[in-house]
Amino acid sequence: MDNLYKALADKTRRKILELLKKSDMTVNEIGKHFPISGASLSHHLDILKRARLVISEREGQYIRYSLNVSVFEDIMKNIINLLQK
Amino acid sequence: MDNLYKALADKTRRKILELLKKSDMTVNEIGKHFPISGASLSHHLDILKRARLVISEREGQYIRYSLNVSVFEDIMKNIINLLQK
DNA sequence: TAGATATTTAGACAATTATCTAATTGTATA
DNA sequence: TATACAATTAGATAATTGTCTAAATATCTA
Repeated sequence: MDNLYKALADKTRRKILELLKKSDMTVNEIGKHFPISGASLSHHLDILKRARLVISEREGQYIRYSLNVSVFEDIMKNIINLLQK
Repeated sequence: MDNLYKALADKTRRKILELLKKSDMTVNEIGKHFPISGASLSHHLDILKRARLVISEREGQYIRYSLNVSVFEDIMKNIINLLQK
């Protein structure tokens, strides 16, 4: 859970998730929406991947990222759990 | 939203929320559960307060903290929103 | 196979965050 | 009012995190 909350704690990463919910994207396509280097972007994607919030799949020369919807369920459960006695 | 996610990104703070869900507590009572100084604890409580995750109320010599349940609803909505197209 | 493009990895640096001790503020009570 | 206890604030330091450039790896195509 720690990885998950840490991954969500950054604005850029949340914006990446927002983009990916609309459609899967390659790193390059994602990068067009941010004023950061490819290396930094790659680093953010790595954090999202470790948190299992996204899935990556190579497609020839490109790597395509998509949301891993199932993990969002885990977050929701955890937040609900923060409230239940 | 940024404050909120940042507040949740720390293990100690999530544990504080876990404690408060069971019952309201004074700073001293909360502190008994953590191996950190009162000053650090106060800092964490401040972050939780700014994120509106907790509410503080002075009771004479003590300050009593409690969960602000309504904000959890906001988080849930935001997470659901990360999924909706 | 060589050159081009896509992405990641390595290593350095700057910004942010968590922690500490010491000092301060607020309240209770002897 | 003086002392004790509760909590916060100030200022310093160490750890973590986000960013960069340069180098490495993977794939495609001429």
